[in-house]
Amino acid sequence: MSTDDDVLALDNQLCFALYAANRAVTARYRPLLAELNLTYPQYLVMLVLWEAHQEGSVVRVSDLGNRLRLDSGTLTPLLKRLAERDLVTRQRNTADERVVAVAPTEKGIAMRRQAREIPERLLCGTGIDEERIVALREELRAVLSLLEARGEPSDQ
Amino acid sequence: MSTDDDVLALDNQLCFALYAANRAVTARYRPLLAELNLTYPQYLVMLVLWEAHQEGSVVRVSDLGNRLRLDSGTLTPLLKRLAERDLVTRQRNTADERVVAVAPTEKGIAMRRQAREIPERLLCGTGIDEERIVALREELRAVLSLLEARGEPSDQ
DNA sequence: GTAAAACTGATTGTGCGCAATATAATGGAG
DNA sequence: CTCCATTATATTGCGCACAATCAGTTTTAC
Repeated sequence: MSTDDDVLALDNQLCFALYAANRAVTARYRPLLAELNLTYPQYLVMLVLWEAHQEGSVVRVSDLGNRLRLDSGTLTPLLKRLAERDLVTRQRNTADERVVAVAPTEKGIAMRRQAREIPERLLCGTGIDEERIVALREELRAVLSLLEARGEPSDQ
Repeated sequence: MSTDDDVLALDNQLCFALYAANRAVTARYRPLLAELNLTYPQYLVMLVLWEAHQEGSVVRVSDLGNRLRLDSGTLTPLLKRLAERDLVTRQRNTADERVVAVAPTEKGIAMRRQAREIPERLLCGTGIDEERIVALREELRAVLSLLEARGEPSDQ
């Protein structure tokens, strides 16, 4: 019918392409992460903790939130589940008791070795080459920073 | 330390770039969709229903699932919420009682006019031009189809 | 014609995301 | 020192996603 309404066609939406691709990638991670008994967001948290552990830096809950763009409503229960499984420790700062430092345990650090093979296994057999991944990743990072730069979507 | 472990650096993960960009876009939709009192997945369902309504075709729950890559565990409660608000109808097929047809109501159809301005308003002021969006969208669609082509991630 | 298999949705349970609110501690301004 | 705004995390509630299971229906095999 009215062709100007194609702006609402599902296949013309960047948002849906992002939404579907994101869930497809997450679905591909799922069986690999199941071997470690981790969910995908838990895996992302562990990536940050492993990185900080190598650098000897301390990670607070708010650091995880800033890095992963998640708030305490998501992180607190997630971290509690990881702590129950003895993968991380949550320790309240004695100097400033508002702060909770999160660190991987020995068991959590050991898991890193198993995780190292995941990125390679993930896309093998998909026919997506390294160069293409890097280009897409950088474009997504650029778009993300543009989206985050402006405070209000409607101001202007 | 060991540089080969950069494969686990958060900033080197395509998956995280996708994850973060997807949530940033969804967050930008949220205030616009709030004007229609829709969540983002509800909006995607309405897009499919509007499209089918224009073509005069019938949409079953499984059609929505195939198009949006969602299963009934997600769709059934979502559709019930839309039905409670009189935006869609859910009608079980009398010939084959396994099938449930979903269609927008008059109120649901009327909502489309308000929705039409959303895509334009969304990215205005972000400095992301049309050409770039189309290119990114097509690349995501290509990667999605590659990811969905292969059944098993691990069968080499 | 009956039994087995496949299909379509619904239900249940777990774990995110995220808004809104609460709690508690800190760091000033006076 | 006291009040108060700010900061950091926790709690609650709702709506997805998705796995697992179940209940009818229809189709297929024999």
